[in-house]
Amino acid sequence: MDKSICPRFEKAMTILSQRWTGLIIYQLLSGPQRFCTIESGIGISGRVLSERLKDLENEGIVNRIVYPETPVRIEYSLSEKGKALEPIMKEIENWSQSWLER
Amino acid sequence: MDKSICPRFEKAMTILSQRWTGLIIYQLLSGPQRFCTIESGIGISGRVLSERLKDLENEGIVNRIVYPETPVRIEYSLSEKGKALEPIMKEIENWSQSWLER
DNA sequence: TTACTTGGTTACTTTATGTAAGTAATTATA
DNA sequence: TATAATTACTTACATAAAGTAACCAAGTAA
Repeated sequence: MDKSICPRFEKAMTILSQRWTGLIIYQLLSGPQRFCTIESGIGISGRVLSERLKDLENEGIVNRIVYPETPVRIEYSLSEKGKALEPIMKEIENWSQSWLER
Repeated sequence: MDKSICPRFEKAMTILSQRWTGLIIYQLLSGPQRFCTIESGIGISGRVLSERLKDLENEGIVNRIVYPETPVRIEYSLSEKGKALEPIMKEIENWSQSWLER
């Protein structure tokens, strides 16, 4: 009866429309970053950031690398799959510049 | 210290990362639709759809037109500002086709 | 009069998110 | 030696958002 939405598109939307996910990806587009940098960069709580990074890692969008320095350094970065989200971010940027007031 | 995120981009993200918002806009890209069509089309609850449509109307993204027929018909459609979101949806579609499994 | 339809709203439950404190590991400082 | 500092979390609890189901008003139609 109703033409249904493509499940892959729906899944992409489910990922991207989680609160903070977009901003985390946007933040990581400027390069690998550690937990506390992302946290203070976008104003997310540690509890939720931890949860989101795990989700994004499970989706294969984010990589997590541990450097056993002192104190330990853990770097989060975008995988190829994650970097491929850049055009979406660029379009959101374009739209916001054209249609939102300062 | 940390280069902060552009407030317009952040606002766009706040709008788009609300649950259901993306799917509602995607649904309306195929043309004006009434409440119950959107509702069954994306599987959102009436309570939240009502809330979202009000938000999107306030943002100037969605237009609401009442046709006093019987029973009343109310059509929701995308404004110019709303239609301008299409490139974002296309990019999400592209990404989902390239990177998500069926 | 009762029933049907649309586009909602209301009350209540469940889930998600925010807040603040706590933890483990490792080193630096008093 | 005890205390403190740092990072990357986790835990417990409070609040906000979303899901569910019942209800409502307006306007017919049977």
